Amino acid sequence: MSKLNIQKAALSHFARSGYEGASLSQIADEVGIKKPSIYAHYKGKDDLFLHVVRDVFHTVQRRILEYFQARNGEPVEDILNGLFGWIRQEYEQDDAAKCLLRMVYFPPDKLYQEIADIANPFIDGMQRKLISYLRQSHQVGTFLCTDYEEAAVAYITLVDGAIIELIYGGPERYGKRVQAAWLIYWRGVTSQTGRDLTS
Amino acid sequence: MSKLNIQKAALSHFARSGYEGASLSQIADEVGIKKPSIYAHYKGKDDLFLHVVRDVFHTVQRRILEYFQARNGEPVEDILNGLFGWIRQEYEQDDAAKCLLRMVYFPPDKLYQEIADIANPFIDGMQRKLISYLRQSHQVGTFLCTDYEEAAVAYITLVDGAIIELIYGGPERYGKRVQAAWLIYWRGVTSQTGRDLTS
DNA sequence: GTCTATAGTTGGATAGAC
DNA sequence: GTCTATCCAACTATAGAC
Repeated sequence: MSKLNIQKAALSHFARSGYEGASLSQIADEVGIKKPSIYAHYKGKDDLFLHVVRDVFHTVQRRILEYFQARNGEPVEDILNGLFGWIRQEYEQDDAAKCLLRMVYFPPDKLYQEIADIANPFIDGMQRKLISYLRQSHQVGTFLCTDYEEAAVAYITLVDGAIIELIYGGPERYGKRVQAAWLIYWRGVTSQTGRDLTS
Repeated sequence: MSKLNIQKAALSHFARSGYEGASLSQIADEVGIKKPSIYAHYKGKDDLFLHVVRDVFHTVQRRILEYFQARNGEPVEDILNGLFGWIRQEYEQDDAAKCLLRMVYFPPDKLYQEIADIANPFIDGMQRKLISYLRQSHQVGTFLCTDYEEAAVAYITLVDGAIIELIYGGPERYGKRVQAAWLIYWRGVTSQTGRDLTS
């Protein structure tokens, strides 16, 4: 019972302050217990941290797949474009996404390898899922581009760049960035290839 | 003399470990002095940190402008696309870019406002410069898209998304991502607008 | 499982000799 | 300017009573 509360409080602190910035005292305070009680559930700070990180990656992965399943059958354009709005909601609602990003981009020195072993399969899996999704959509005629991997990689780049603005600039700037980037991306993906309009 | 060495060592540590993760002892060790000697040059950790951050932003800004000036006159496509290669070199060479990103995306709690006051003018300035550059290029016929702000914002999104992969995935994955994202971006920017190719 | 008490370490910061 | 010595606060972690 307390174990789950500890993990939730820890997530919030790790997401906001990072591994080094978070302290077990503050986490215990938020749960309403004393610091040594944490050691009845976790071996130490590292153990608690890695439990949180693993849970965060599993949660985010599950939620993304749920999004795609929930909107299955809709046009690819709506689903891919709609994901940006979904991301904003997720990011504002809980700390899992923020924590995940922080761990992926700036993991604590001493746990770099452990986190990489968690993050790499997550990222590769997401990219594979997206490519196979685009290929499947192309077969049913809802997606024009034929180079799925290129379209998928470019899309993920868009998502990453947008999230960066969500973290730093906030929801409003995020919205403007998404609008501009998506419009050009979709135009680039749906235009006929082989044309060379460069001056 | 020592002041500059301290700042260089501090930059390296802040870039790798962040504000909380870096310690004055380690910084002093790298310089070859004792910890209290730092206080002869800086008021404390915060003071040293903010000096490093300010220097990092000024340096990066200056170097970006130098890049655009050095390639002035070349086609927009080459300059914008070439910036990705330039970024990779910069990022590998020194820690300034990495430190800058870390501070923008995950600033330390207690110095959030101070860092925002440094980062916001930098980002806004870069965006304004890019927009005016695209407008100027359009007048000389080297750039097709007429919505400069849209093209600029989308381009910056691309850069951010690519840098994320540079931090995490390394140069090889960065290269693949840039290739895919740039191709689609440039196609989207140079295609005629108004066409609706969505299924 | 949770507590009090405390060990042991490290952090930032200061005083004062040289 | 740099050092030694030191202070104080905060941290992780453990021992042992209940």
